[in-house]
Amino acid sequence: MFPSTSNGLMNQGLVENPEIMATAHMGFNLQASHLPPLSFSPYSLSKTCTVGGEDAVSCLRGNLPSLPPDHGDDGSGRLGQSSTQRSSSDLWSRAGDRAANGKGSSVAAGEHYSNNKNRPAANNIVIDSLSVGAMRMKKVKVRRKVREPRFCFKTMSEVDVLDDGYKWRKYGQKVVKNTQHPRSYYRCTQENCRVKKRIERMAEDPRMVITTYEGRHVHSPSHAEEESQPSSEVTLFW
DNA sequence: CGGTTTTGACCGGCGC
DNA sequence: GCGCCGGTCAAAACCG
Repeated sequence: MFPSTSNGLMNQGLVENPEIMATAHMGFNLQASHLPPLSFSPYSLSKTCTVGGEDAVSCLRGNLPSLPPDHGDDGSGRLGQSSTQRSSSDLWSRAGDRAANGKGSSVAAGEHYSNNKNRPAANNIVIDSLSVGAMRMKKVKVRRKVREPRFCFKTMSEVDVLDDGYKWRKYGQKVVKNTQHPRSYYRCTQENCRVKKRIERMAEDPRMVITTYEGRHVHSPSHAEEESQPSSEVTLFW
């Protein structure tokens, strides 16, 4: 039941490396509606993008220059935690901004995310570096739990859960400060695979879905064969 | 009946 | 030290 899509390309910590993030302030837009293969199937990509100088497409295809496999962000803060380091454009800062007021912790009721059954209707994927940039490590002395590589992108879509070929199980939902839309937390159902993803809608533009993947799959997409693209396609799962 | 979703509680990091 | 907040847990509800 989880159609999710995009062949997991993103997951693999494409942009996770803090260094890269720091320098490659990308915020690129993928546009290539004619790019069949990239298993971003339902979407059309638009424009090219660069990640640290690399063509986005190639990046998506796995040509990203050596990204240290598991670089987690050692010692660094978690996404959106350090206000001092976040740039104003930082996605996470927007989403998780600590402005004040209320404890926003509980989950809002009524919102039904998770409908994996529907396929995204659409369009425009925007890989956002900002968010990534936000993940820069803080210079903290205390070494914290190692984080898995993360990669996030925005998608203009009516549905929240994109079909990336993997099966996901929702394990939490939470309303983050200053946002009207709750953030949903998913984990890959595959045993031994610890990949997680978060899905939320942009506060400024509810039509945009922000998906953040964390970790790398240790298996191939569950239904890659059936749903996925035409041959030549790169079955990306890194 | 097994797997998934919902949702309140809990945990731990961080800023003040 | 305390409170805030994001992330996770887990029991109950739900669904096919």
